[in-house]
Amino acid sequence: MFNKRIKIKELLLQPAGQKDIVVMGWVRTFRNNQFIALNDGSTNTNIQVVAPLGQFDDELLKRITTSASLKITGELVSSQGKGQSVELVAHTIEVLGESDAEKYPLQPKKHSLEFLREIAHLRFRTNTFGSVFRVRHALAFAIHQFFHEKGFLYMHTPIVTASDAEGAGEMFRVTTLPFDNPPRDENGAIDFKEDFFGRSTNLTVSGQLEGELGATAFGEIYTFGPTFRAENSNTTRHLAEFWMIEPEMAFSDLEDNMNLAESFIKYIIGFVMQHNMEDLTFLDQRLAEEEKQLPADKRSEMGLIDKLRFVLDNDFERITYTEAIDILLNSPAYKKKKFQYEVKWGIDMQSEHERYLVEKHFKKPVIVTNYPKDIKAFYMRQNDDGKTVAAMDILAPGIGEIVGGSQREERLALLTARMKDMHIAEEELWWYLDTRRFGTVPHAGFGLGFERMVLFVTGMTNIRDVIAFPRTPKSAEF
RNA sequence: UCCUCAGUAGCUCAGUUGGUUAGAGCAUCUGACUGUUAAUCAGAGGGUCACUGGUUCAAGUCCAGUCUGAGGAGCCA
Repeated sequence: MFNKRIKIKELLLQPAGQKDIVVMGWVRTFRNNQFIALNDGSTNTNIQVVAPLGQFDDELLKRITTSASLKITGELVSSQGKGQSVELVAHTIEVLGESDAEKYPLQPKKHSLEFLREIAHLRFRTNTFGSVFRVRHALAFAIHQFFHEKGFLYMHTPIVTASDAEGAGEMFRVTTLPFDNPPRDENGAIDFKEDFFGRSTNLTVSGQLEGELGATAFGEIYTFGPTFRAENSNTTRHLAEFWMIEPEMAFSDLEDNMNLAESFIKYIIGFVMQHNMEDLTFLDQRLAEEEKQLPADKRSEMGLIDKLRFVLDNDFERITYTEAIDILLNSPAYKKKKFQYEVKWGIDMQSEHERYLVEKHFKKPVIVTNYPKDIKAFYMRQNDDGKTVAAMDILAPGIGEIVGGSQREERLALLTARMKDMHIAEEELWWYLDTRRFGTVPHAGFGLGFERMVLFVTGMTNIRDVIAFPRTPKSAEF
């Protein structure tokens, strides 16, 4: 067996004096022809490997360059240097893979995030991306653990779908038809009956409708999978391919939904605070450094860890859409005409409005409920006032909308009437409507954009830096 | 998709009213030193100034278009 190594994260916790230690990793720096900072991705802290002078020949030492991969055997001893408590005195050094220093793009210096995005295949070897992706992993794990503990069933909804009824955004078409000469019907339109699935199909924009089918049998389900939007969005908050979490609960109303979302967000943040404090501390310092470059009024009031702790310790503010509009209308910003867009009941709130509520007025996450029905999706449950639906959005500081959800319309007559208003064909969604025909129940759910959550927790500011290989307009390298 | 800004060495950037052979720091290489923490010191190499076209005696610099990137907006998660 080749691998009997100890991971560096674990090794650093061991007492000095142990012999025959095996570590493997990649060289971060090689100082003074003697000191190798070795990293294996288990933690940002490197193990200092000491190659005593005269014990290794120059030919070998020359091959120890930045990002060369090494297998070291040696003895763990107390360090004579100040930067670390223990270090590994090497008995053998094996270069597993060389790294040509003239060609290797990552240098022992600070790089811009824009540059690192161009070498996304190597950026995991930096401290920032090491921390970001370990936190991302921890969040994903915590999500499964949260729902599992609550008895939710993890449901895999399809990636390829024929339904476009949700209207969540532009879709990527999935087809095997030839581009140059596709089959045509008698009207000259492309004949999708000839396509692979015998119909027009797309990549999913949401697993919600299928999720509701699961919830109305299992009670509680959640999905956690990739989602695709072909919107030409060029922002720090949008991806063409992103991961979404969509829980759906039978026998639940809007308040149950809000309670679930809030406890969910707190749980996964708490999990990361408990398990990834070293990475969070690094990211906290990174953010503080970054913000030193900004003018004083653009800096965050709280550091990253303080912000996360604050979210954990405080209830989210819960207001209705109508109250939100009132707050905006009575705000100093409105009176001073600071808003670019009009504020009145019925508008779809703009980023500037949401930012004001979250960052200026409440200074914490805000749940806005009961939006006007005309600006929301067909499946949301109509309230008794005839004007609003039982929707809820959670707005987070610095990110904006992080959760969108609602109680679903379970009353068949009301649902079909709404579909008719919005020109959605019933035949297309016969299977969805069946849940309302056979044992319908009050139910609710929400969608949470995973990368936006990772942004919030890591303090990163561009969504392209929290997914391994971002897909955005004009960009699908790697 | 719209608005704004940017593209000069491997990276981060400077480059004046258009004017001789385009610079710096870091990185890399060579040498020195050897308990260093992004080691230090000395020296060297390294450029299609994003691309295409135009104006001009002369363009990194001015103009037009294209491409790419960033920030903001819209759309949304």
